[in-house]
Amino acid sequence: MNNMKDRVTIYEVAISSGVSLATVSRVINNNPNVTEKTRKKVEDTIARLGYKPSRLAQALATNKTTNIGIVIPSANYVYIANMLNGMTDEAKLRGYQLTLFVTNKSKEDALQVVEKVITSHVDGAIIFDDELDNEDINKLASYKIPLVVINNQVKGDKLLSINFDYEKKIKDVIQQYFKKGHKKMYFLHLHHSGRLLERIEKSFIDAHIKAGKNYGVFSIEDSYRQTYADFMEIFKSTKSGYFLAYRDSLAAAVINAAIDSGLRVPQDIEVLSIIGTKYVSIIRPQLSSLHLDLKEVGSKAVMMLSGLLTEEVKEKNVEFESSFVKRASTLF
Amino acid sequence: MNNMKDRVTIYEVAISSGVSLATVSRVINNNPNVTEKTRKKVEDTIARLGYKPSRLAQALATNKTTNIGIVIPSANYVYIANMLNGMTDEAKLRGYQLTLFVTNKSKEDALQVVEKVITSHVDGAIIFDDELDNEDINKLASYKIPLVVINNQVKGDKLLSINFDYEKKIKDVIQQYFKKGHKKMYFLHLHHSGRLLERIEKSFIDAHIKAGKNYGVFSIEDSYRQTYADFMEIFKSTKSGYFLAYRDSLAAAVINAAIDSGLRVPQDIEVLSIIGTKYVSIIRPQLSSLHLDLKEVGSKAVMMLSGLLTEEVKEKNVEFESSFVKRASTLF
DNA sequence: ATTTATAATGAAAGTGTTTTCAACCTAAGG
DNA sequence: CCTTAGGTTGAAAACACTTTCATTATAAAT
Repeated sequence: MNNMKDRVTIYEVAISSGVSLATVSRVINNNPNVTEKTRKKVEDTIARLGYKPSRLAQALATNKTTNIGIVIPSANYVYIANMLNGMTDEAKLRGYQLTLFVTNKSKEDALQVVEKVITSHVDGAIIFDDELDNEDINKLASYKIPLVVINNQVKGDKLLSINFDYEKKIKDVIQQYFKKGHKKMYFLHLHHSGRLLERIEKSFIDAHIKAGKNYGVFSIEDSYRQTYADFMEIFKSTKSGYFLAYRDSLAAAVINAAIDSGLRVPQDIEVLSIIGTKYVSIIRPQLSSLHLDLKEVGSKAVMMLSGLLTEEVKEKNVEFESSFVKRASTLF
Repeated sequence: MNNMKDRVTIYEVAISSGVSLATVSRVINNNPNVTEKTRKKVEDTIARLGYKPSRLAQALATNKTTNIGIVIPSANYVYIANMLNGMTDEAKLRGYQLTLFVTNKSKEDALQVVEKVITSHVDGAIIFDDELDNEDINKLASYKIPLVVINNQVKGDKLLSINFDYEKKIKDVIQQYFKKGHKKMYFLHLHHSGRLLERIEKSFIDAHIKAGKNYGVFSIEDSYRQTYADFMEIFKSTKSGYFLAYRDSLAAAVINAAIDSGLRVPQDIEVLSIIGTKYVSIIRPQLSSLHLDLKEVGSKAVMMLSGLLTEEVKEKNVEFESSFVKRASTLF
């Protein structure tokens, strides 16, 4: 099978249809200033030769790549996958490609990522990563890269931001519980969790201090196995408690450890998953969670960035509201 | 804050250090033919001016983008996220960027994706998507795009492939079960499942026919909720069976429906998850599964493609072996 | 000191587009 | 039939690099 194609260039199309480069370019870009006759002629030879414009050359000439960079800590988390899903859909709709930049939760990698984003000539970037701090993000901004920043309390005039109301909602949940519940509350603090989780934790602690209540904080690994093992140990002495866990898998570790230790959920142990994915209803008992449509967040981010790129900014900062969904892992 | 940077070009660096473009280019690319003295001089002005080469222009000049395209049905599946994770790690190691192309399980989108991959000037692409058929993939190959194809039985001389041994393993599992088990086996066939699943199903059916055994096939939605609802219905009449489910979430739907119908797992109902992710041990009873290290598959794919790009192809086709891991959802 | 080989450098062409501006053509208006 | 305005077209520069090839500088060898 030797129908290997050498890429045909705009130059060959021009020659072959007896017009200039400029005219072919106009046809490609649907510039109205072309007679129907020549347009037809050019389109025919484009079809005949199988010409496809080089996006690289176009990008160099126009300074637009139609690529947007996505900065994330890792592709491996379910909630990030959900968000990516929304992003890819919306990007496809608007004709953008997504290029991934992962920081692996390492400051060193994050610095590299900043450099890569700069040299990659993306049209803009969406950042959902705590590893990038104020300085990093402002560096990107200083290179005039349009930015949408998700859940990262940076200041900066040029950038759009999306935030979640987790802190407030956690406070609400806690207030509610103070009224009706009676168990001691625990917050599960992840190693290397990032600033979002720190803010939530602060919110948790503040609420307790303000109410003059006692609370506990567990610092745990970000792994189901380890967390499960830790809690099997913990539940030898602790026989009751309300646990706020950051993710499904951690909440599940607590639940499973509790059950395997002979404790009842939710009668003895209550668990709330702060960031719930589809697994909240698969795990038994089903997990009460703070629900947020991450897919929608993803597509919103792309929409906002797209607006920034076409100068039609409507909202500079949007806050996504999460909703508390009671399932079987909490009493109310 | 008005330290906005206009991108500085190689030209300015050349002027500012009193050398030619060519020399600056040599310095950037670590070409040894530069005296230490001039190198130092150029490097200094690069640092001073904050010059960063434009990857776009480099790409145009060298015909290499250091971008590789990843074609997937969606970013939303856990097993794909796992694989992406391996890919991003390996790509970072080798200096590649990843650009996402999603087909959304639609033939129409798949055709678009083929076009986009061609015009995007990626250095190569990794395809893990059933929606692309022989024709599509050969079209990409005909544009001289180096390809690694995962689990997609295409033929083609130039392309590397990775395959899983699911079909064989499923056959083994079934044979084993014929010897020791006694329940009727069911295969869960997903709507719009893709050819991999079809091949596995065929493998399942063949094994039964060959053994002269009876079997069942359920055609289900790819959604936990729907599958759960369906099986709540099914378990009103069916009180026993061995179910082969494609993914964790589907297996979980069967398990949960069985338990909620008062059936015992694994005594009455046995369930095997064909493609197991980390959730196999979170779900109770824990899911027996065919285990495959998808992250490793991802990094392997990038390694192979990278080899193809640097002309050091070691393996043209690699098969990943999955392993049957018995957990609590099957009797053996 | 002179030749020779070799290493360092620069000029210019090439990469595949877009875009500006001037030139051209056509049809309408006088 | 001539002018003019407007729409069509093409030449050439621009985008930011790499690479080839010829030239110059340097060091080694005679």
